[in-house]
Amino acid sequence: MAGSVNKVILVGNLGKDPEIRRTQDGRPIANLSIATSETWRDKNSGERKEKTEWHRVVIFSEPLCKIVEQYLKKGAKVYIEGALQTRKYTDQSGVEKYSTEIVLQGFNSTLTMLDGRSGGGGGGNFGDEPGGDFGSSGPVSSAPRRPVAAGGSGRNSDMDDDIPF
Amino acid sequence: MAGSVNKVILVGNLGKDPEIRRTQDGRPIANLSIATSETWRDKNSGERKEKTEWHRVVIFSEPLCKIVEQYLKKGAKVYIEGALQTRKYTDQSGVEKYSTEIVLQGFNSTLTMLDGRSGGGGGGNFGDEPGGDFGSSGPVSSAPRRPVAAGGSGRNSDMDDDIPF
Amino acid sequence: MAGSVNKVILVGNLGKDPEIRRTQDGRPIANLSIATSETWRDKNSGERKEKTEWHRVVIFSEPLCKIVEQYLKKGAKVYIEGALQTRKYTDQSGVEKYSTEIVLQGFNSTLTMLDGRSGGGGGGNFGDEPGGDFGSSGPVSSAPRRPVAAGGSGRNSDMDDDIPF
Amino acid sequence: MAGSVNKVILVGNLGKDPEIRRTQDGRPIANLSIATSETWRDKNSGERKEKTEWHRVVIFSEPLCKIVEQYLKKGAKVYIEGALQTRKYTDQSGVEKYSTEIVLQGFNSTLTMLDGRSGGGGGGNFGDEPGGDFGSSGPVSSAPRRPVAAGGSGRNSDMDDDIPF
DNA sequence: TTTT
DNA sequence: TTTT
Repeated sequence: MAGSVNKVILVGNLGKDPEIRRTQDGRPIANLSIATSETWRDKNSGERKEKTEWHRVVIFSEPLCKIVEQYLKKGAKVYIEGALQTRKYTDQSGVEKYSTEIVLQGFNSTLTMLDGRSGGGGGGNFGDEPGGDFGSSGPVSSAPRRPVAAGGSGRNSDMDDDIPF
Repeated sequence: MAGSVNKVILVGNLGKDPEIRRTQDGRPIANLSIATSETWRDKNSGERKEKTEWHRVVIFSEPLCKIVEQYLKKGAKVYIEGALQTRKYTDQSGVEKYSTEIVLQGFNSTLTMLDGRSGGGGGGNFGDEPGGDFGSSGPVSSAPRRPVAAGGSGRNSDMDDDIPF
Repeated sequence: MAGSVNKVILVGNLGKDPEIRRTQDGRPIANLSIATSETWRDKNSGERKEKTEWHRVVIFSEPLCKIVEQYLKKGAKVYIEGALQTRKYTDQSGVEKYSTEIVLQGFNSTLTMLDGRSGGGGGGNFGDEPGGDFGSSGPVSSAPRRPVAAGGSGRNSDMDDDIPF
Repeated sequence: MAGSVNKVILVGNLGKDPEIRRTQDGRPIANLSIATSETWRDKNSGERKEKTEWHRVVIFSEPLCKIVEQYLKKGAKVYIEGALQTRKYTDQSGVEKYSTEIVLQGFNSTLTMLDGRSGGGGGGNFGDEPGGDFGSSGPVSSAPRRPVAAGGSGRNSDMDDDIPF
């Protein structure tokens, strides 16, 4: 179908340390369990309520897996952008089940640390993307997006000046 | 948790007509089945591939349900903004299963038709939100967002002029 | 136009303390200056580069203004969801200029603190929205989105169980 | 800054045909003028109101420029994902001005056609991304995101079955 | 299993 | 003007 979008944006905390596995040909896959929660005040009782939602995140991007491995721990707060994917599987007792996951793979996937705990995901030489077999992926924040060198409209452009407001 | 975000954005097509039920106290709940798909060219074979993902959408917003009822049919293209929610249930054979749904309820939920088929979902008197028990919800597009009457900065403001580029 | 979306999502830091003004009829308007930045490694020189973008944010939502007033300070990290708006104004020397701002107003606007600094924006009795003249607005995180009481599909639903993965 | 996000999502219509220029070294740059609009009913007068917002979009991605060139015309409806950027320039009369644009460049930029007019933006050999000097970019929809071949968790996986709800 |  |  031309014209479809499948995007999930989460800001939440890791409920436990990341799990990192490798495929047979050596590519990393990271699994995160991320909590988001919402709080509200009950209209009738006036009580404060909270509801936590747990999200299964699967990362098929080599540079993002590196960041996960190096920087993320239980409790870390992250911004994540990925896509929904529902997988069918058969459990131990032979029952067919479905699991919906947020997949970070290729373009338009991002993982950004929101804790001060690390140096910014640095190190990864994104933009060079060493020919890994995974689609390249939005690195921590947006490293490989080169800044616009020339203005978008052919008019004079003094990029380095800051905007005064 | 302060500081969490749980957001899903989909652009896709209804795989079938919406299903609308009512709670015992008369509130509507709409279920949509939305397809998104991605296409890519296989690196090795060069073949064109396509993969479709199906999303279960549940709408707990009265005005959005009205729009669904009035305007949406199988095949319709929509923009949807909601939140992920995983529900546990026991199927007919007594097996516990989970279902992950995109919930449209309250703030920061939106449904916008992207077909030319309707007049814009109008009609709903959003902004008045007749005290329904559901959280009010982002209407078709953004009806109740009143335009900014005065500029954000106290400077002269000629809002009605259009911007010429 | 039926079917349009105008959405901005920022995660960044306040460059200075918020500015809060009031309209003649007493409604608050908050202005934030938010920095986002991206870093990348220059392909040729190998140098680390950084580019900061400054965003002008205008908040026309009474509950969000309260949160801004109570909790946000220079340096605070926030998640913001709003809409783009370009305003025309005439500067001191009579020159017509345009200013593009991210407006938080009404539905589908959110401000969430991402620092541990505060108690979560709590306190605000969102969902009751005391008849203010501003469109109600997504509170800190998503307070007023009441959790789904009944499952979306009429099957058994045990909402309070947690999902084990 | 580690941990920042700068994202704009628009669904709107081209106000005029795209303008495509080339840099001195031959790389394409496309400019789009996109309208979004919101409608609401005036609380007092009950009148239907509409406000249109115009967005300047600049595309620095070679494959996206190709799609723009081949498929987009005045009136086309598109989904766009990019980043905000404010540029300073000096106009003809020597006055310094600022222009805020939505830049599509590199990762986490997308352009998806929402009209039925084309076959899906296909053609572009995304995923191979012929070493152009621009950051690669999210193609029409999400072409280069290879589907997940193996499940995210090592359990049985029957990817090709569709999910029946 | 997180976080406030 | 922030942050790393």
